[in-house]
Amino acid sequence: MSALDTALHGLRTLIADGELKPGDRLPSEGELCETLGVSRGSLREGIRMLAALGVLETRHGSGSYVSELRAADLIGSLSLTVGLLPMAGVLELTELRRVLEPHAAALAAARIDAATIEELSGVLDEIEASDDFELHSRLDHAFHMTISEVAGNDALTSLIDVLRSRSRAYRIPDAGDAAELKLHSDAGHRAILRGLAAADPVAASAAASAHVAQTEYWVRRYTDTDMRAEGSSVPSTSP
Amino acid sequence: MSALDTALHGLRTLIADGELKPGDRLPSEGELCETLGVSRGSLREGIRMLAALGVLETRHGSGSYVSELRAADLIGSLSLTVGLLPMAGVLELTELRRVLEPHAAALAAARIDAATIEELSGVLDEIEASDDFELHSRLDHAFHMTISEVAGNDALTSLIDVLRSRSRAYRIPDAGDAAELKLHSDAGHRAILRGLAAADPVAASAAASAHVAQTEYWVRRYTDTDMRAEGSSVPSTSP
DNA sequence: TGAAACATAGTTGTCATACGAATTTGACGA
DNA sequence: TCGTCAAATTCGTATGACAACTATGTTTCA
Repeated sequence: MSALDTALHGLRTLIADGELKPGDRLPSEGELCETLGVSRGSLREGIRMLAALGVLETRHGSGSYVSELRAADLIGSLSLTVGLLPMAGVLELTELRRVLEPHAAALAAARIDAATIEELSGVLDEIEASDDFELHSRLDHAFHMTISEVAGNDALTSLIDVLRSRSRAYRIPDAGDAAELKLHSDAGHRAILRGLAAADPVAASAAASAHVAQTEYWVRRYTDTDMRAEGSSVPSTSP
Repeated sequence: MSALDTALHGLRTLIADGELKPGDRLPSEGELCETLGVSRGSLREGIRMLAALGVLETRHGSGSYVSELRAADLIGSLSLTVGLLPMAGVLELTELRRVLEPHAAALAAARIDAATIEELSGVLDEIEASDDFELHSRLDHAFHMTISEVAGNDALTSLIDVLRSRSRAYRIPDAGDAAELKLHSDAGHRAILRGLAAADPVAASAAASAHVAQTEYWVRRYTDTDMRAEGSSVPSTSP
């Protein structure tokens, strides 16, 4: 077993066995090196791997800590990588959205309150009045994330966030297409909101499903076309 | 910007910009150090982070390579960490299963062929005849994974695999409870298979939904009880 | 007494060097 | 043509050193 595996397994075992609980501070790197019998470099590589997966957090000068180990955070660690997926992979993810977003909408319809409906309506007003792609994209994201949050499952919200972050990064190059997309998108948003306002899970779910299906249509349409990513940096889970 | 961030961002940019494509070999560590202006230690920590997330693969003596960047693989990287989630998180994940598994069952019902139905029926025969927990668990997993694979979305399969891997790791301590669980579980499996054999997506979906709901019931029932994980090692995605 | 400034010890961040382990490559010879 | 072996290349690991940052306790001043 390699030194890195030893370090990784040792750290993981400490947490799995409950010797280290969420929020706990790990022993110093020096101590861990002696305990696990590996060099500091190998130990640090192991720590970094668990940090990348959202299990550990390191603070310079202070120490490494076990994260809260929330499902949403672990899922959120994917946000670093989905931005690297080729288009073929994006289609697979869109199909997941096609299941998850309607589910979230249905749950939200059963839980949403009047104040949140007002807030969402205001967001849609802004979206419809906006011509700026950047602003539109941000508000669109806020709209869907709010619905997801109302649904009440943080892991679901985080997963939807990760999946959406990819489709969001593309801009429709053709102006006419973009206008058409926005027209349908605005109508789709209103349909979802109507379902939520009516506390009708089926209507909200159906509207959300249609909305994602529309996105999927555009993704497919431009899959074999020259599209440019909006940038290499993928928005993180926590805004 | 710290040296690690420099390395991480540099590597990520190389892939995001298309200078490195899936399957490509990275420049040697020495070259990358010079290119990015960081020490070898920092560079390796960055490489390890991306490796943990399923973006890079390193082969001793040969080099580091960009992975195939399949959505399923990136999702599969979560399997290392879901095993560390506390019970509260498992419930969140079970709710996700409650959406995803019925979806997979519905898709499978529309695509499955006679040979696969036969195969699944054989698996259920084995399950029903088995008293061994370990064997039962493995066959149960094979049953559900086969359905998911028939559904035809690798990302969906991988996600279901990750989510299931956690619930799978627990053993019902009370013998009576375990027998009751198995009874209902067997019936649930048959119901799913009937839906698949009838090429009836609605029936298959409903049966899968009920099946997960049953799992959720047992998870909740034992959430505040003394349960022991079957082991610290979580089964990986690729057997 | 209280609080601000400081000094100190402890911890992570980074770098440089060296050598072992595995793979790859090319030359050599049958 | 093929197998064998040696050299070169590359990753794996260990060690030492110092910088950067944090936390803590102490001193000093108002």
